Amino acid sequence: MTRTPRPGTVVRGSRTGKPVMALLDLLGRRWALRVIWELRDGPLTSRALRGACGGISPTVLNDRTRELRDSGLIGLEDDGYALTQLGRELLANFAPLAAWAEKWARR
Amino acid sequence: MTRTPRPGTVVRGSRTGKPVMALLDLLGRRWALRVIWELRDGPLTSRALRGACGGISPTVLNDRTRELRDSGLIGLEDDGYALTQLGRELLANFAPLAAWAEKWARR
DNA sequence: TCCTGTGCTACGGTTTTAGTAGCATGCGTT
DNA sequence: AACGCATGCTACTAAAACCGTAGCACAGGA
Repeated sequence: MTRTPRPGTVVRGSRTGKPVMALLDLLGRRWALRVIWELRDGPLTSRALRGACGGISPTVLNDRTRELRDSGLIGLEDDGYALTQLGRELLANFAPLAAWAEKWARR
Repeated sequence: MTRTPRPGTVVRGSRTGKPVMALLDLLGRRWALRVIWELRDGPLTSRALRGACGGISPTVLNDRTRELRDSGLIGLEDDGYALTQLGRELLANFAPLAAWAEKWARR
């Protein structure tokens, strides 16, 4: 179990404390981007999220959800895991990703 | 050494072949996002890139650069590693990330 | 009470990443 | 030629992260 990267602290590959470095560490962990992506259309329960991620180990899923919760990107409500306002703003930057990937596939 | 995720093929967590899933697998590997990020201002030699990433293991750096080259996101020119046109288009989506991270740090 | 679904954990094995050292090649200088 | 130096890259061992199966503890409904 690893420490959740936080802005203003030393993270993997950077001791500057620059927020973007903490973000890149956080998002550069396996399944982190995918989890955010799968929550784009609304809340998912723990098990539904596991299914959506198609085979993720519950150990890792739990690590990621905890990190993302600690970071304020997602939250756990009555209807399951859901993006916070902050998380939705971050996802907005990734929204064009699917379109870009389609173009990428055609290269 | 792992297979480079490609659109149209089975990738980690998805057998649909959807391009965005291959992309999330590719970018979800350690240092992948960071490498792209560090190349944002221009080409870097292998060693300069290693320095920019602050302590990345050369083994992993080489794995990532190979994957990103295979994927057409970066290239190796006379002046070192550089984003391709495709890579720059992808990075454009991440450009707002630094600003978002600043806001995130203030939460 | 029994059944079901929830979030989550234990644990053993595999894969990935880390860290140090160094190789092979090319290039300019002496 | 012989040297120094920088390049991209690899070998090797150890540590960390991840996987996969099973199952726990709790809550709500029948």
